[in-house]
Order: sequence, then structure tokens, then C-alpha cells
Amino acid sequence: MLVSSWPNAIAHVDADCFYASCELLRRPDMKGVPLCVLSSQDACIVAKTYDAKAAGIKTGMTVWDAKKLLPDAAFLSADFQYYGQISDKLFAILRRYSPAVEEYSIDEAFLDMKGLRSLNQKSYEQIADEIRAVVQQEVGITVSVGISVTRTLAKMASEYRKPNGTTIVTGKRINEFLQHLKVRDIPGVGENREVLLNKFSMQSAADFANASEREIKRLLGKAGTDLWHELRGTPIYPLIIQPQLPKSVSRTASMGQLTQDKAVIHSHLLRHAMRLSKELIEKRLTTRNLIVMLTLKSFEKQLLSALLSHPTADYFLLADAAGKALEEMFGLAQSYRACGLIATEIAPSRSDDFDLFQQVEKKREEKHLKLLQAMHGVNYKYGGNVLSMAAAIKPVSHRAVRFNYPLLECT
DNA sequence: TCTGGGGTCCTAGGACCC
DNA sequence: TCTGGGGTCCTAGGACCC
Repeated sequence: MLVSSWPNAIAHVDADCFYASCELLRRPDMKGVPLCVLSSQDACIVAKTYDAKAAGIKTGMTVWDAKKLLPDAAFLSADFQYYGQISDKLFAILRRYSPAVEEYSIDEAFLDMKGLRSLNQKSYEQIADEIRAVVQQEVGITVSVGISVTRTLAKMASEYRKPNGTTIVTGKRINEFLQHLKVRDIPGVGENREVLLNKFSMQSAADFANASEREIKRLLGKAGTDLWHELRGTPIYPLIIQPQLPKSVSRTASMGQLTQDKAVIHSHLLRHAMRLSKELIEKRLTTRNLIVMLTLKSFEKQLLSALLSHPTADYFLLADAAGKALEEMFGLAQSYRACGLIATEIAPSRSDDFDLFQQVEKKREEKHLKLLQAMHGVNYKYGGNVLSMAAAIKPVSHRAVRFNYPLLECT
């Protein structure tokens, strides 16, 4: 493994317990109190402060279990809109340091740093430290920064001295760095791959990087060899600077309890259709294929996809397709625990998604979209979901559901 | 681990075609 | 004794990530 020091330079910037830090920003009184942020339906933990983590609280844990472990902790509902605003501020700062920034998730970014040392008259370490200081000063949260020659190494580096740390891994020091880490610390090696690699005597990340390519290919296929090259300093994963069109957009949720009632499932699907339509309209996207997903008591998933007549974001079309699919899928003897909708074949919305024979339909859909936009606008202005489609709020008998009329209801 | 929600990519195998 | 060999598309399922 011989790599020159900086064949290229990638920085990974990762906020430290981001959601919890955001909450502390607007709740300074909570400082010093272990804090947990809850998922949308307050079902489980999605983020926690380091002191909560030290008490044994894990992401994904139910609130119930977390409260048993740490009754004095503060439990706050997630506010993703707010976190998004903080995230925008963070990314704006990062763009001052590199024109090539990949927004990897709400609180993580990769920056192409190659050539920026001479421009800034600073070492990579100094640049990384400066980024941390500026983010802390201007946003009020801390981030950790890793810089190395590939994405994977940069990500492992940022993780190495969390929170609020800088780690630089030059090409020449890769092997030394990897000796300190387990195979599980490699992003892309989860529980299953860890077990497999351990079975073949690979414990440390260095063991992985020093194994033969053939062996890695045999055990983990292409995913493995890609990682293997990345760990040895050869970039495989490019930075993705242009925002990509999503491959799918979904809205799913458990129904709270098992149900055998088709009307109940139907009303949940209508609610998901509304949420999905809203998301697509906001992002100016359309879908051509809608998949209805039902989760059985056994956690087995049943899927049925419905091809839509044209690319659309119209709630009424999605709801109609979902209703028809449910009719086909629903089994009387089954108990269901969750359901959802997955939109695929995503494309940007455009006005000519209709052929000449569909002009009437187009007019109707334009009306629908205007109505939906107005509704989402009111909700945005007054907060929450003041307005929603009547059928999407509460279970109604299946016969009563009609998609042709926009039923608006105020709460 | 009595199981939340939103995503991505890869692989294997079947159907179908020439 | 051993049945042709590809290519492509689609789907289901696995694994992983935040």
C-alpha cells in the first residue's frame, strides 16, 4: 500500500449529535440536562446528547425503554423544519471553503479540498480547525472534520475524534490509522459483514485493507472491493455535487395497533397519499409508479405497484391508485400493522406530461394542484395541518370515499 | 432489540428473446 | 451419456446508511 501524501483531498464535516445540538440552541436552559429527540410520532429515539448516550440510550430505542434508563432526561419531539434551517446555515459556511460541496445528509457534507491549501495559505489541519471554529461561532453547534484522500477515509477520520475534533489522514499514514479501528468502523460494514469478516480473521480495518482483493471480492462482492480500494487510498466513490433526482419518495408508518379493517388501512393510505403529494409538489416532482406497501403482523411486507396514466403529483390520482391496489391486496384473514406508499419513476414536473387526448384530464389535475398548493400554503402559514382532506383524517367507511371531490375540512 | 421512517445500491434468478 | 449461448429486463431480497 504505497500512496503519495495527497493525490487528492476530501474533507468530511459531520455535526456532533445534530438534532440534540439544534434543540439546545433554542433551549439554552436545557444545557447540562441529558436530552433525547424523538421520531415524528414520538415512538423512538432519533438523536441524543452524549450524556444520554453514556447512560445507555441508543438510537432506535423506544421512548418507553429510554425513560426507564434515564427518567430525568428531557424528551423533545423532532422539529425537522427547524433542523433544516440550521443545516442550511452550516452548508452555507462550508461553501465558503470549497466550491465543491456534497450535501450528504442533513448534518454531513463532503468537500473537495484539493488545491485549497495554497489558496488559503494554510495546511489542511488549519483549514479544518478554522471550519470548526467558524461553525461554532456563527451557528452555535460543533462539528467534527476529517480530511483524507478518499470519501471513506475522510468519513472515518471525522468520526475518530468526535465531538469537535479534527483528524487528518495523509496517504502515507493510512495503514497506521486503520490499525486503530475495527472492521465495523468502516462505513459500509454493518452487523452482517462484520460477523463474516471476523470469521475470516479480519478484526481491524487494517486487516481488511491488507487482505487480498480476491478474498474481499469473494466475501463481499463489488461492495467489498469498492471499499477495499477506498481504504487503500484509491478513490472509487466520486463526490456528487449536483443535487440528484431521488429514485423514490415514500411515506409509510405503523398504524399504532394491528388491524384487520380495510377501511382503517384505507384511511391511513389516504393520509400517506396526501403527505406524498405534498412532498412531490413542494419539490416540483412527479411519479409514474406508485407502490402500496402493507406490513403484516409477522413483519412480512406485501407490495403492489400501480402504473399511473402519466407522471403526476396529484393527491386524487395517488389516492385513487392506492385505493384500487388495496382492494387487490387486502386479505380478510390477515392482520396488518403498517402501511405506506412508495413513489418511483420520479421526474421533474413539467407541463407537457399529457398527450393531446388528455387535455380534459390535464385541466382537472391543474385545478387539483392549485387546490392542494393553496391548502399546503394555509397549513404553512398557520402551522400544523389546519386543513386536510376529510377522508384522510379519520377512518371512514370505504363506500363513502370518493376521489372526485375535494373534501376540505377545518380542524 | 419485541422492531421507526426514509433512502440507496447490489445480486441472484426467472422470463423472454434471438 | 453431460442438452447452445448470449443478452436484456424485471423482481425480490439483502445489506447498509442517516
